[in-house]
Amino acid sequence: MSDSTVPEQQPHAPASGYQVDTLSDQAKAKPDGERVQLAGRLMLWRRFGGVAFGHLQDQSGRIQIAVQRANVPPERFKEWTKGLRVGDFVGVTGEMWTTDKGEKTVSVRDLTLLNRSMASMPDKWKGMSNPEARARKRYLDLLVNEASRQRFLTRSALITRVRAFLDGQGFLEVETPILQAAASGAAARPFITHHNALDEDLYLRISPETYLKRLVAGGLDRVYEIGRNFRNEGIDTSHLQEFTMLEWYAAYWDYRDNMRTIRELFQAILDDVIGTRVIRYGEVELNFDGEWPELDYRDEVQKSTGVDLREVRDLESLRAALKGGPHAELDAPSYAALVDMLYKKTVRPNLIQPCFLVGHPVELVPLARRSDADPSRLDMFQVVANSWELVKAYSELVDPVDQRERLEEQARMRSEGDDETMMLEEDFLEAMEHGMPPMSGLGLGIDRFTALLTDAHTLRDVVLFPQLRRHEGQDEGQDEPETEAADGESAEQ
RNA sequence: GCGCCGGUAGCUCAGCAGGCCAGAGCGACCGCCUCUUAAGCGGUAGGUCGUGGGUUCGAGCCCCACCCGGCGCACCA
Repeated sequence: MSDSTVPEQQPHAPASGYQVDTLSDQAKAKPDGERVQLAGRLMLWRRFGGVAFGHLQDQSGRIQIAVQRANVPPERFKEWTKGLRVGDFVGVTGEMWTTDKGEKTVSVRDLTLLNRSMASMPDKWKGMSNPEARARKRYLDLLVNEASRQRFLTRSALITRVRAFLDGQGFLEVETPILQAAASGAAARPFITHHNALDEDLYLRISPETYLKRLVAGGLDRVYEIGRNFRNEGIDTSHLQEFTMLEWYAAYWDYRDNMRTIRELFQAILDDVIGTRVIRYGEVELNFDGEWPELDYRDEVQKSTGVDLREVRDLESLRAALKGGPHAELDAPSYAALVDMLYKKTVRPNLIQPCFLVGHPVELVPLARRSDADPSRLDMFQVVANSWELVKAYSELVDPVDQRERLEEQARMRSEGDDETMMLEEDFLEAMEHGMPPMSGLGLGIDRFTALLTDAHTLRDVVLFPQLRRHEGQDEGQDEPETEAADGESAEQ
Protein backbone atom coordinates (compact mmCIF):
# COMPACT_ATOMS: atom_id res chain seq x y z
CA MET A 1 0.00 0.00 0.00
CA SER A 2 3.01 2.28 -0.03
CA ASP A 3 2.79 2.66 -3.79
CA SER A 4 2.88 6.39 -4.30
CA THR A 5 0.53 6.20 -7.26
CA VAL A 6 -2.35 5.09 -5.07
CA PRO A 7 -4.46 8.09 -4.17
CA GLU A 8 -4.93 8.65 -0.48
CA GLN A 9 -8.35 7.59 0.66
CA GLN A 10 -10.27 10.59 1.91
CA PRO A 11 -12.82 9.24 4.34
CA HIS A 12 -13.92 12.68 5.34
CA ALA A 13 -14.42 13.98 1.85
CA PRO A 14 -17.67 15.88 1.78
CA ALA A 15 -20.49 13.58 0.78
CA SER A 16 -22.56 16.50 -0.34
CA GLY A 17 -21.88 18.37 -3.49
CA TYR A 18 -22.14 15.33 -5.67
CA GLN A 19 -25.26 14.62 -7.56
CA VAL A 20 -26.48 11.12 -7.05
CA ASP A 21 -29.19 9.45 -9.04
CA THR A 22 -28.71 11.78 -11.97
CA LEU A 23 -25.88 10.32 -13.99
CA SER A 24 -27.65 8.98 -17.00
CA ASP A 25 -30.73 11.12 -16.90
CA GLN A 26 -29.37 14.59 -16.45
CA ALA A 27 -25.64 14.71 -17.06
CA LYS A 28 -25.94 13.25 -20.52
CA ALA A 29 -28.48 15.91 -21.44
CA LYS A 30 -26.12 18.76 -20.62
CA PRO A 31 -24.26 20.56 -23.42
CA ASP A 32 -20.52 20.13 -23.87
CA GLY A 33 -18.48 22.41 -21.69
CA GLU A 34 -20.98 22.47 -18.84
CA ARG A 35 -19.55 21.74 -15.42
CA VAL A 36 -20.78 18.66 -13.56
CA GLN A 37 -19.96 17.08 -10.25
CA LEU A 38 -20.84 13.43 -9.83
CA ALA A 39 -20.22 10.54 -7.50
CA GLY A 40 -20.50 6.88 -8.26
CA ARG A 41 -18.79 3.59 -8.59
CA LEU A 42 -16.11 2.91 -11.13
CA MET A 43 -17.35 -0.11 -13.09
CA LEU A 44 -14.85 -0.13 -15.95
CA TRP A 45 -11.39 1.39 -16.27
CA ARG A 46 -9.35 1.48 -19.47
CA ARG A 47 -5.98 3.17 -19.28
CA PHE A 48 -3.91 4.50 -22.17
CA GLY A 49 -0.74 6.48 -22.05
CA GLY A 50 -2.31 9.91 -21.80
CA VAL A 51 -5.99 9.23 -21.32
CA ALA A 52 -8.18 6.82 -19.41
CA PHE A 53 -11.84 5.98 -19.86
CA GLY A 54 -14.14 4.53 -17.29
CA HIS A 55 -17.79 4.04 -16.43
CA LEU A 56 -19.23 5.70 -13.39
CA GLN A 57 -22.37 3.99 -12.11
CA ASP A 58 -25.00 5.09 -9.64
CA GLN A 59 -28.59 4.11 -8.99
CA SER A 60 -29.78 5.80 -12.16
CA GLY A 61 -27.32 4.15 -14.52
CA ARG A 62 -23.90 4.75 -16.03
CA ILE A 63 -21.97 7.51 -17.69
CA GLN A 64 -18.50 7.51 -19.20
CA ILE A 65 -15.75 9.56 -17.61
CA ALA A 66 -12.32 10.35 -19.03
CA VAL A 67 -9.10 11.56 -17.42
CA GLN A 68 -6.91 13.33 -19.98
CA ARG A 69 -3.32 14.32 -19.30
CA ALA A 70 -3.83 17.75 -20.85
CA ASN A 71 -6.78 18.60 -18.63
CA VAL A 72 -5.55 17.71 -15.16
CA PRO A 73 -2.69 18.86 -12.95
CA PRO A 74 0.44 17.02 -14.21
CA GLU A 75 1.32 15.66 -10.79
CA ARG A 76 -2.17 14.16 -10.47
CA PHE A 77 -2.49 12.40 -13.79
CA LYS A 78 -0.61 9.24 -12.87
CA GLU A 79 -2.31 9.02 -9.49
CA TRP A 80 -5.77 9.33 -11.02
CA THR A 81 -5.23 6.89 -13.84
CA LYS A 82 -3.02 4.22 -12.29
CA GLY A 83 -4.33 4.37 -8.77
CA LEU A 84 -7.92 3.52 -9.50
CA ARG A 85 -9.43 0.11 -9.94
CA VAL A 86 -12.82 -1.23 -10.83
CA GLY A 87 -15.13 -1.13 -7.86
CA ASP A 88 -13.72 2.06 -6.32
CA PHE A 89 -16.07 4.87 -5.31
CA VAL A 90 -15.04 8.20 -6.77
CA GLY A 91 -16.31 11.72 -6.90
CA VAL A 92 -15.42 13.73 -9.99
CA THR A 93 -15.71 17.30 -11.09
CA GLY A 94 -15.42 17.97 -14.79
CA GLU A 95 -16.94 19.21 -17.97
CA MET A 96 -19.29 17.51 -20.35
CA TRP A 97 -17.53 16.45 -23.50
CA THR A 98 -18.39 14.36 -26.55
CA THR A 99 -15.72 11.95 -27.72
CA ASP A 100 -14.75 11.35 -31.33
CA LYS A 101 -16.91 8.26 -31.17
CA GLY A 102 -19.87 10.39 -30.15
CA GLU A 103 -20.24 9.31 -26.54
CA LYS A 104 -21.27 11.83 -23.91
CA THR A 105 -18.46 11.83 -21.39
CA VAL A 106 -17.38 13.71 -18.30
CA SER A 107 -13.88 15.05 -18.86
CA VAL A 108 -12.44 15.02 -15.37
CA ARG A 109 -10.75 18.10 -13.88
CA ASP A 110 -10.75 16.99 -10.25
CA LEU A 111 -11.18 13.58 -8.72
CA THR A 112 -11.60 12.29 -5.18
CA LEU A 113 -11.34 8.68 -4.13
CA LEU A 114 -14.27 8.21 -1.75
CA ASN A 115 -13.63 4.61 -0.85
CA ARG A 116 -11.73 1.64 -2.22
CA SER A 117 -12.82 -1.80 -3.25
CA MET A 118 -10.55 -4.53 -1.95
CA ALA A 119 -12.13 -7.52 -3.69
CA SER A 120 -12.50 -7.83 -7.42
CA MET A 121 -15.79 -7.46 -9.22
CA PRO A 122 -17.41 -10.31 -11.13
CA ASP A 123 -16.55 -10.80 -14.79
CA LYS A 124 -17.26 -7.55 -16.57
CA TRP A 125 -18.78 -9.29 -19.56
CA LYS A 126 -20.37 -12.46 -18.21
CA GLY A 127 -21.33 -10.93 -14.91
CA MET A 128 -22.58 -13.23 -12.19
CA SER A 129 -24.97 -15.95 -13.27
CA ASN A 130 -24.85 -18.60 -10.57
CA PRO A 131 -28.31 -18.32 -8.97
CA GLU A 132 -27.03 -19.17 -5.53
CA ALA A 133 -24.26 -16.59 -5.68
CA ARG A 134 -26.65 -13.97 -7.06
CA ALA A 135 -28.98 -14.46 -4.11
CA ARG A 136 -26.32 -14.73 -1.42
CA LYS A 137 -24.32 -11.77 -2.72
CA ARG A 138 -27.16 -9.64 -3.96
CA TYR A 139 -25.01 -6.51 -3.66
CA LEU A 140 -22.88 -7.86 -6.52
CA ASP A 141 -25.83 -9.09 -8.55
CA LEU A 142 -27.35 -5.61 -8.37
CA LEU A 143 -24.13 -4.00 -9.48
CA VAL A 144 -23.40 -6.16 -12.49
CA ASN A 145 -26.71 -7.60 -13.67
CA GLU A 146 -28.76 -4.82 -15.17
CA ALA A 147 -31.84 -7.04 -15.52
CA SER A 148 -31.75 -7.79 -11.82
CA ARG A 149 -31.30 -4.13 -10.94
CA GLN A 150 -34.24 -3.19 -13.13
CA ARG A 151 -36.42 -5.84 -11.53
CA PHE A 152 -35.97 -4.40 -8.08
CA LEU A 153 -36.47 -0.86 -9.30
CA THR A 154 -39.70 -2.05 -10.93
CA ARG A 155 -40.76 -3.76 -7.75
CA SER A 156 -40.36 -0.55 -5.77
CA ALA A 157 -42.16 1.49 -8.41
CA LEU A 158 -44.99 -1.02 -8.43
CA ILE A 159 -45.46 -0.82 -4.67
CA THR A 160 -45.32 2.95 -4.77
CA ARG A 161 -48.03 2.92 -7.44
CA VAL A 162 -50.19 0.54 -5.40
CA ARG A 163 -50.05 2.89 -2.45
CA ALA A 164 -50.91 5.92 -4.57
CA PHE A 165 -53.84 4.06 -6.12
CA LEU A 166 -55.32 2.95 -2.82
CA ASP A 167 -54.59 6.18 -1.00
CA GLY A 168 -56.45 7.93 -3.82
CA GLN A 169 -59.49 5.80 -3.15
CA GLY A 170 -59.72 6.66 0.53
CA PHE A 171 -57.89 3.60 1.87
CA LEU A 172 -55.86 3.82 5.06
CA GLU A 173 -52.57 1.95 5.31
CA VAL A 174 -52.32 -0.02 8.54
CA GLU A 175 -50.07 -2.56 10.24
CA THR A 176 -51.34 -5.64 12.05
CA PRO A 177 -49.54 -8.32 14.07
CA ILE A 178 -47.13 -10.74 12.51
CA LEU A 179 -46.91 -12.73 15.75
CA GLN A 180 -50.37 -14.18 16.23
CA ALA A 181 -51.95 -16.47 18.79
CA ALA A 182 -53.78 -18.42 16.07
CA ALA A 183 -52.73 -18.81 12.45
CA SER A 184 -55.83 -17.85 10.54
CA GLY A 185 -57.03 -16.17 7.41
CA ALA A 186 -55.75 -18.84 5.07
CA ALA A 187 -55.19 -22.57 4.85
CA ALA A 188 -51.50 -23.23 5.39
CA ARG A 189 -49.03 -24.70 7.84
CA PRO A 190 -47.63 -21.96 10.04
CA PHE A 191 -44.22 -21.28 11.53
CA ILE A 192 -44.23 -21.53 15.31
CA THR A 193 -42.13 -19.45 17.64
CA HIS A 194 -42.00 -18.77 21.35
CA HIS A 195 -42.56 -15.54 23.21
CA ASN A 196 -40.34 -15.62 26.27
CA ALA A 197 -41.80 -12.76 28.26
CA LEU A 198 -45.35 -14.05 27.85
CA ASP A 199 -44.19 -17.67 27.87
CA GLU A 200 -46.53 -18.50 25.01
CA ASP A 201 -46.12 -20.18 21.69
CA LEU A 202 -47.09 -17.90 18.83
CA TYR A 203 -47.51 -18.31 15.10
CA LEU A 204 -46.03 -16.16 12.38
CA ARG A 205 -49.03 -14.94 10.49
CA ILE A 206 -50.15 -16.76 7.38
CA SER A 207 -52.49 -13.87 6.58
CA PRO A 208 -53.52 -10.54 8.12
CA GLU A 209 -57.16 -11.14 7.24
CA THR A 210 -58.94 -11.39 10.55
CA TYR A 211 -57.09 -8.41 12.01
CA LEU A 212 -57.94 -6.20 9.05
CA LYS A 213 -61.59 -7.21 9.43
CA ARG A 214 -61.47 -6.24 13.08
CA LEU A 215 -60.36 -2.79 11.96
CA VAL A 216 -63.28 -2.46 9.57
CA ALA A 217 -65.51 -3.53 12.44
CA GLY A 218 -63.93 -0.68 14.37
CA GLY A 219 -65.02 1.87 11.82
CA LEU A 220 -61.92 2.10 9.62
CA ASP A 221 -63.96 1.51 6.50
CA ARG A 222 -61.17 1.02 3.98
CA VAL A 223 -57.84 -0.38 5.11
CA TYR A 224 -54.90 -2.06 3.44
CA GLU A 225 -51.64 -3.62 4.48
CA ILE A 226 -48.60 -4.53 2.46
CA GLY A 227 -46.54 -7.01 4.39
CA ARG A 228 -44.91 -10.32 4.85
CA ASN A 229 -46.80 -13.55 5.37
CA PHE A 230 -45.14 -16.82 6.35
CA ARG A 231 -46.21 -20.28 5.29
CA ASN A 232 -44.25 -23.33 6.29
CA GLU A 233 -44.61 -25.17 3.00
CA GLY A 234 -42.37 -26.24 0.15
CA ILE A 235 -40.12 -24.00 -1.93
CA ASP A 236 -40.48 -23.77 -5.68
CA THR A 237 -40.38 -21.15 -8.38
CA SER A 238 -43.78 -19.71 -7.39
CA HIS A 239 -43.67 -20.24 -3.62
CA LEU A 240 -41.51 -18.71 -0.92
CA GLN A 241 -42.01 -19.31 2.77
CA GLU A 242 -41.78 -15.58 3.39
CA PHE A 243 -43.74 -13.60 0.82
CA THR A 244 -45.27 -10.17 0.42
CA MET A 245 -48.98 -9.75 0.20
CA LEU A 246 -51.16 -6.74 -0.39
CA GLU A 247 -54.43 -7.17 1.39
CA TRP A 248 -57.30 -4.68 1.54
CA TYR A 249 -60.82 -4.52 2.96
CA ALA A 250 -63.59 -2.10 2.04
CA ALA A 251 -66.85 -1.73 3.91
CA TYR A 252 -70.01 -1.72 1.79
CA TRP A 253 -68.22 -3.28 -1.15
CA ASP A 254 -68.94 -6.72 -2.54
CA TYR A 255 -66.68 -8.96 -4.57
CA ARG A 256 -67.88 -7.38 -7.80
CA ASP A 257 -66.55 -4.02 -6.63
CA ASN A 258 -63.22 -5.72 -6.05
CA MET A 259 -63.20 -7.28 -9.50
CA ARG A 260 -63.56 -3.86 -11.02
CA THR A 261 -61.00 -2.29 -8.69
CA ILE A 262 -58.29 -4.91 -9.08
CA ARG A 263 -58.50 -4.71 -12.86
CA GLU A 264 -58.18 -0.93 -12.65
CA LEU A 265 -55.20 -1.31 -10.32
CA PHE A 266 -53.44 -3.82 -12.58
CA GLN A 267 -53.99 -1.65 -15.60
CA ALA A 268 -52.83 1.50 -13.80
CA ILE A 269 -49.61 -0.27 -12.82
CA LEU A 270 -49.09 -1.65 -16.32
CA ASP A 271 -49.66 1.80 -17.82
CA ASP A 272 -47.53 3.76 -15.37
CA VAL A 273 -44.78 1.34 -14.38
CA ILE A 274 -44.40 -1.00 -17.35
CA GLY A 275 -45.77 1.08 -20.20
CA THR A 276 -47.83 -1.64 -21.85
CA ARG A 277 -50.77 -3.86 -20.94
CA VAL A 278 -49.50 -6.72 -23.07
CA ILE A 279 -46.40 -8.18 -21.49
CA ARG A 280 -44.01 -10.80 -22.69
CA TYR A 281 -43.37 -13.55 -20.20
CA GLY A 282 -40.93 -16.14 -21.45
CA GLU A 283 -42.43 -17.57 -24.60
CA VAL A 284 -45.93 -16.19 -24.08
CA GLU A 285 -47.63 -12.83 -24.25
CA LEU A 286 -49.99 -12.04 -21.41
CA ASN A 287 -52.71 -9.57 -22.30
CA PHE A 288 -54.08 -7.61 -19.36
CA ASP A 289 -55.91 -5.07 -21.52
CA GLY A 290 -59.66 -4.61 -21.66
CA GLU A 291 -62.10 -6.84 -19.79
CA TRP A 292 -60.83 -10.19 -18.55
CA PRO A 293 -62.78 -13.39 -19.20
CA GLU A 294 -64.82 -14.79 -16.33
CA LEU A 295 -64.69 -18.54 -15.79
CA ASP A 296 -66.93 -20.50 -13.44
CA TYR A 297 -65.00 -22.71 -11.05
CA ARG A 298 -67.41 -25.64 -11.09
CA ASP A 299 -67.88 -25.46 -14.86
CA GLU A 300 -64.15 -25.63 -15.37
CA VAL A 301 -63.70 -28.55 -13.00
CA GLN A 302 -66.54 -30.36 -14.72
CA LYS A 303 -65.00 -29.77 -18.14
CA SER A 304 -61.66 -31.18 -17.08
CA THR A 305 -62.78 -34.04 -14.83
CA GLY A 306 -66.42 -34.74 -15.71
CA VAL A 307 -67.37 -34.30 -12.06
CA ASP A 308 -70.21 -31.90 -11.32
CA LEU A 309 -69.45 -30.28 -7.99
CA ARG A 310 -72.99 -28.93 -7.85
CA GLU A 311 -74.17 -32.53 -7.34
CA VAL A 312 -71.18 -34.05 -5.59
CA ARG A 313 -71.07 -32.32 -2.23
CA ASP A 314 -69.18 -34.51 0.23
CA LEU A 315 -65.86 -36.30 0.43
CA GLU A 316 -67.16 -39.87 0.03
CA SER A 317 -69.29 -39.00 -3.02
CA LEU A 318 -66.41 -37.16 -4.59
CA ARG A 319 -64.05 -40.07 -4.05
CA ALA A 320 -66.68 -42.36 -5.56
CA ALA A 321 -67.15 -40.05 -8.54
CA LEU A 322 -63.43 -40.07 -9.25
CA LYS A 323 -63.09 -43.82 -8.94
CA GLY A 324 -62.32 -45.47 -12.24
CA GLY A 325 -61.84 -42.13 -13.95
CA PRO A 326 -58.61 -40.56 -15.23
CA HIS A 327 -58.06 -38.84 -11.86
CA ALA A 328 -58.66 -41.81 -9.62
CA GLU A 329 -55.26 -41.43 -8.04
CA LEU A 330 -56.18 -38.06 -6.51
CA ASP A 331 -57.18 -38.05 -2.89
CA ALA A 332 -57.17 -35.69 0.06
CA PRO A 333 -58.28 -35.75 3.68
CA SER A 334 -61.29 -33.48 3.19
CA TYR A 335 -63.83 -32.50 0.56
CA ALA A 336 -62.43 -28.99 0.32
CA ALA A 337 -58.87 -30.27 -0.03
CA LEU A 338 -59.83 -32.76 -2.74
CA VAL A 339 -61.83 -30.18 -4.72
CA ASP A 340 -58.90 -27.83 -4.46
CA MET A 341 -56.59 -30.55 -5.69
CA LEU A 342 -58.80 -31.27 -8.71
CA TYR A 343 -58.73 -27.62 -9.63
CA LYS A 344 -54.99 -27.25 -9.20
CA LYS A 345 -54.21 -30.43 -11.10
CA THR A 346 -56.61 -30.21 -13.99
CA VAL A 347 -57.80 -26.63 -14.41
CA ARG A 348 -55.19 -24.16 -13.29
CA PRO A 349 -52.33 -25.44 -15.46
CA ASN A 350 -54.36 -24.34 -18.50
CA LEU A 351 -55.14 -20.85 -17.27
CA ILE A 352 -52.43 -18.83 -18.96
CA GLN A 353 -54.08 -15.59 -20.02
CA PRO A 354 -55.38 -13.35 -17.23
CA CYS A 355 -58.87 -14.33 -16.14
CA PHE A 356 -61.33 -14.11 -13.30
CA LEU A 357 -62.29 -17.42 -11.75
CA VAL A 358 -65.64 -17.19 -9.94
CA GLY A 359 -68.24 -19.34 -8.23
CA HIS A 360 -66.11 -21.44 -5.88
CA PRO A 361 -67.91 -24.06 -3.78
CA VAL A 362 -68.86 -22.84 -0.32
CA GLU A 363 -66.66 -25.44 1.42
CA LEU A 364 -63.45 -23.93 0.08
CA VAL A 365 -63.11 -20.74 2.10
CA PRO A 366 -64.50 -20.54 5.60
CA LEU A 367 -64.28 -16.74 5.77
CA ALA A 368 -66.14 -15.97 2.53
CA ARG A 369 -69.81 -15.12 2.14
CA ARG A 370 -72.26 -17.45 0.49
CA SER A 371 -73.96 -16.28 -2.65
CA ASP A 372 -77.58 -15.25 -2.05
CA ALA A 373 -78.68 -16.72 -5.36
CA ASP A 374 -76.92 -20.04 -4.80
CA PRO A 375 -75.93 -20.87 -1.21
CA SER A 376 -73.68 -23.69 -2.44
CA ARG A 377 -71.23 -21.23 -3.94
CA LEU A 378 -69.25 -18.27 -2.67
CA ASP A 379 -69.27 -14.63 -3.70
CA MET A 380 -65.62 -14.98 -4.55
CA PHE A 381 -63.11 -14.66 -7.33
CA GLN A 382 -59.48 -15.28 -8.11
CA VAL A 383 -57.30 -13.68 -10.73
CA VAL A 384 -55.17 -16.28 -12.44
CA ALA A 385 -52.46 -15.69 -15.05
CA ASN A 386 -49.56 -17.86 -16.13
CA SER A 387 -51.21 -20.59 -14.03
CA TRP A 388 -50.38 -18.53 -10.96
CA GLU A 389 -52.99 -17.38 -8.52
CA LEU A 390 -52.31 -13.67 -8.29
CA VAL A 391 -55.40 -12.53 -6.44
CA LYS A 392 -58.00 -14.02 -4.18
CA ALA A 393 -60.98 -11.96 -3.07
CA TYR A 394 -64.49 -12.38 -1.80
CA SER A 395 -67.45 -10.79 -0.16
CA GLU A 396 -66.71 -11.33 3.49
CA LEU A 397 -68.75 -13.50 5.78
CA VAL A 398 -70.02 -11.19 8.53
CA ASP A 399 -72.67 -13.47 10.07
CA PRO A 400 -71.26 -14.70 13.40
CA VAL A 401 -73.53 -17.73 13.51
CA ASP A 402 -72.54 -18.96 10.07
CA GLN A 403 -68.91 -18.06 10.81
CA ARG A 404 -68.83 -20.10 14.00
CA GLU A 405 -70.29 -23.13 12.24
CA ARG A 406 -67.78 -22.91 9.42
CA LEU A 407 -64.80 -22.54 11.75
CA GLU A 408 -65.99 -25.45 13.85
CA GLU A 409 -66.16 -27.48 10.65
CA GLN A 410 -62.52 -26.48 10.06
CA ALA A 411 -61.60 -27.73 13.52
CA ARG A 412 -63.34 -31.02 12.78
CA MET A 413 -61.42 -31.39 9.51
CA ARG A 414 -58.20 -30.67 11.35
CA SER A 415 -58.92 -33.38 13.88
CA GLU A 416 -59.51 -35.74 10.95
CA GLY A 417 -56.09 -35.12 9.51
CA ASP A 418 -56.36 -32.07 7.27
CA ASP A 419 -53.55 -29.96 8.71
CA GLU A 420 -54.16 -27.02 6.42
CA THR A 421 -57.31 -25.77 8.02
CA MET A 422 -58.07 -22.51 9.68
CA MET A 423 -57.80 -22.15 13.43
CA LEU A 424 -60.73 -20.92 15.42
CA GLU A 425 -60.24 -17.49 16.94
CA GLU A 426 -62.71 -16.74 19.67
CA ASP A 427 -61.63 -13.12 19.72
CA PHE A 428 -62.42 -12.73 16.04
CA LEU A 429 -65.83 -14.31 16.43
CA GLU A 430 -66.54 -11.95 19.29
CA ALA A 431 -65.66 -8.97 17.10
CA MET A 432 -68.11 -10.29 14.54
CA GLU A 433 -70.80 -10.68 17.17
CA HIS A 434 -70.43 -6.99 17.98
CA GLY A 435 -71.21 -6.36 14.34
CA MET A 436 -69.32 -5.99 11.07
CA PRO A 437 -70.50 -4.02 8.06
CA PRO A 438 -70.85 -5.88 4.80
CA MET A 439 -67.45 -5.72 3.17
CA SER A 440 -65.19 -7.28 0.63
CA GLY A 441 -61.48 -7.94 0.90
CA LEU A 442 -58.75 -8.79 -1.55
CA GLY A 443 -55.26 -10.24 -1.46
CA LEU A 444 -52.61 -9.78 -4.13
CA GLY A 445 -49.29 -11.63 -4.20
CA ILE A 446 -46.78 -8.85 -4.78
CA ASP A 447 -43.88 -11.18 -5.51
CA ARG A 448 -45.74 -13.08 -8.19
CA PHE A 449 -47.14 -9.97 -9.76
CA THR A 450 -43.66 -8.44 -9.86
CA ALA A 451 -42.24 -11.62 -11.35
CA LEU A 452 -44.80 -11.59 -14.16
CA LEU A 453 -44.15 -7.94 -14.93
CA THR A 454 -40.37 -8.35 -14.97
CA ASP A 455 -40.17 -11.66 -16.83
CA ALA A 456 -38.69 -13.34 -13.77
CA HIS A 457 -39.26 -17.08 -13.75
CA THR A 458 -38.68 -17.66 -10.09
CA LEU A 459 -39.83 -15.62 -7.11
CA ARG A 460 -36.30 -15.71 -5.78
CA ASP A 461 -35.37 -13.22 -8.47
CA VAL A 462 -37.79 -10.58 -7.22
CA VAL A 463 -36.96 -10.91 -3.52
CA LEU A 464 -33.76 -9.17 -2.49
CA PHE A 465 -32.64 -11.73 0.07
CA PRO A 466 -34.49 -15.01 -0.41
CA GLN A 467 -34.04 -17.58 2.33
CA LEU A 468 -31.25 -20.05 1.63
CA ARG A 469 -29.81 -22.78 3.73
CA ARG A 470 -27.06 -21.55 5.96
CA HIS A 471 -23.54 -22.31 4.89
CA GLU A 472 -21.18 -24.00 7.32
CA GLY A 473 -19.80 -21.45 9.74
CA GLN A 474 -22.01 -18.67 8.48
CA ASP A 475 -23.93 -16.51 10.96
CA GLU A 476 -24.67 -19.18 13.51
CA GLY A 477 -27.75 -18.46 15.55
CA GLN A 478 -27.12 -17.07 19.02
CA ASP A 479 -27.46 -19.40 21.95
CA GLU A 480 -28.89 -18.46 25.32
CA PRO A 481 -32.01 -16.67 24.22
CA GLU A 482 -32.98 -16.10 27.86
CA THR A 483 -30.05 -13.79 28.46
CA GLU A 484 -30.82 -11.81 25.38
CA ALA A 485 -34.45 -11.41 26.21
CA ALA A 486 -33.69 -10.42 29.78
CA ASP A 487 -31.24 -7.61 29.21
CA GLY A 488 -31.98 -4.17 27.92
CA GLU A 489 -32.04 -5.02 24.25
CA SER A 490 -35.72 -4.21 24.05
CA ALA A 491 -35.56 -0.75 22.59
CA GLU A 492 -37.75 1.84 24.22
CA GLN A 493 -39.48 3.22 21.22
C1' G B 1 -39.53 -35.74 1.24
C1' C B 2 -38.32 -38.26 -3.83
C1' G B 3 -35.81 -38.07 -8.78
C1' C B 4 -32.35 -35.83 -12.26
C1' C B 5 -28.29 -32.33 -12.93
C1' G B 6 -24.41 -29.48 -10.88
C1' G B 7 -20.22 -27.55 -7.17
C1' U B 8 -12.62 -26.67 -10.46
C1' A B 9 -8.84 -19.31 -9.34
C1' G B 10 -12.67 -13.27 -7.12
C1' C B 11 -16.28 -14.08 -11.74
C1' U B 12 -17.61 -17.17 -16.27
C1' C B 13 -16.10 -21.87 -17.63
C1' A B 14 -12.86 -26.05 -19.96
C1' G B 15 -10.59 -30.57 -18.30
C1' C B 16 -14.10 -36.60 -16.97
C1' A B 17 -10.76 -43.10 -21.76
C1' G B 18 -8.24 -42.43 -13.98
C1' G B 19 -1.16 -41.15 -15.66
C1' C B 20 2.35 -33.67 -18.80
C1' C B 21 -4.81 -32.28 -16.08
C1' A B 22 -4.03 -27.73 -12.39
C1' G B 23 -6.01 -24.82 -17.42
C1' A B 24 -8.40 -20.43 -20.34
C1' G B 25 -10.86 -15.68 -20.60
C1' C B 26 -12.19 -11.66 -17.57
C1' G B 27 -10.63 -9.42 -12.93
C1' A B 28 -6.11 -8.37 -9.75
C1' C B 29 -0.70 -6.91 -9.73
C1' C B 30 3.81 -4.84 -12.81
C1' G B 31 5.25 -2.46 -17.60
C1' C B 32 4.04 0.20 -22.63
C1' C B 33 0.44 3.12 -25.27
C1' U B 34 -3.84 10.27 -25.79
C1' C B 35 -10.50 8.41 -28.40
C1' U B 36 -11.57 3.13 -25.64
C1' U B 37 -16.73 0.49 -26.07
C1' A B 38 -15.54 -7.25 -23.97
C1' A B 39 -9.50 -1.86 -26.12
C1' G B 40 -4.41 -3.91 -27.43
C1' C B 41 0.57 -5.87 -26.30
C1' G B 42 4.33 -8.11 -22.69
C1' G B 43 4.96 -10.12 -17.82
C1' U B 44 3.42 -11.87 -12.48
C1' A B 45 0.54 -13.79 -8.65
C1' G B 46 -3.80 -16.63 -7.47
C1' G B 47 -6.98 -23.14 -6.55
C1' U B 48 -6.28 -28.70 -0.10
C1' C B 49 -10.84 -29.30 -8.01
C1' G B 50 -17.78 -28.65 -2.07
C1' U B 51 -16.45 -32.01 2.57
C1' G B 52 -15.05 -36.81 4.55
C1' G B 53 -14.02 -41.74 3.57
C1' G B 54 -12.82 -45.76 -0.03
C1' U B 55 -10.78 -48.31 -4.63
C1' U B 56 -5.95 -47.90 -7.23
C1' C B 57 1.07 -48.02 -8.17
C1' G B 58 -1.61 -43.34 -9.24
C1' A B 59 -8.15 -39.82 -8.30
C1' G B 60 -10.65 -33.18 -10.14
C1' C B 61 -12.06 -37.82 -13.00
C1' C B 62 -14.34 -44.26 -10.37
C1' C B 63 -17.35 -45.93 -5.58
C1' C B 64 -19.91 -44.54 -0.73
C1' A B 65 -21.68 -40.93 2.71
C1' C B 66 -22.58 -36.02 3.77
C1' C B 67 -22.98 -30.47 2.70
C1' C B 68 -24.75 -26.55 -0.71
C1' G B 69 -27.44 -25.22 -5.08
C1' G B 70 -30.60 -25.71 -9.78
C1' C B 71 -34.65 -28.12 -12.22
C1' G B 72 -38.78 -31.56 -12.01
C1' C B 73 -42.37 -34.15 -8.78
C1' A B 74 -45.16 -33.92 -4.14
C1' C B 75 -47.54 -29.96 -0.76
C1' C B 76 -48.90 -24.74 -0.80
C1' A B 77 -50.57 -18.54 -3.15
